[in-house]
Amino acid sequence: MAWNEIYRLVKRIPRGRVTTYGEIARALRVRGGARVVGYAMAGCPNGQGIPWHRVVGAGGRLIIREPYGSLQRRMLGGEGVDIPGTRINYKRYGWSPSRKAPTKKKPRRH
DNA sequence: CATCTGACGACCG
DNA sequence: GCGGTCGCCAGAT
Repeated sequence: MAWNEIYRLVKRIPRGRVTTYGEIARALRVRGGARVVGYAMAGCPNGQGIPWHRVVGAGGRLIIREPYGSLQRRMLGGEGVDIPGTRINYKRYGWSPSRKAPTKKKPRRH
């Protein structure tokens, strides 16, 4: 499991929606689960258009600490995501990958 | 090699 | 709903 796959999936998150570390871990079958996904996000390169702020904890909880925590809030708010407290309405803004990471392989045409 | 830590998550009291 | 514990794995020391 390369972190590249994780970043690629994160890039597919629609604007104004969010997903969780766990969802990503399950969709990509990441060994180590959500923890490693979070680890990957923590080291995600900047300036590559990776919407890391759209990745939240299970149930839509905001878990990133300062200084990125407030930044994430601001970014999501700018996309129209309402954040009452320390939590996002995941039922409303949640987005499920529901598909594995786009493989570079040629699509098998049967 | 031993330990600790962390942008997680499920459980439990 | 909140805080503590444990399992998980990759890096750092």
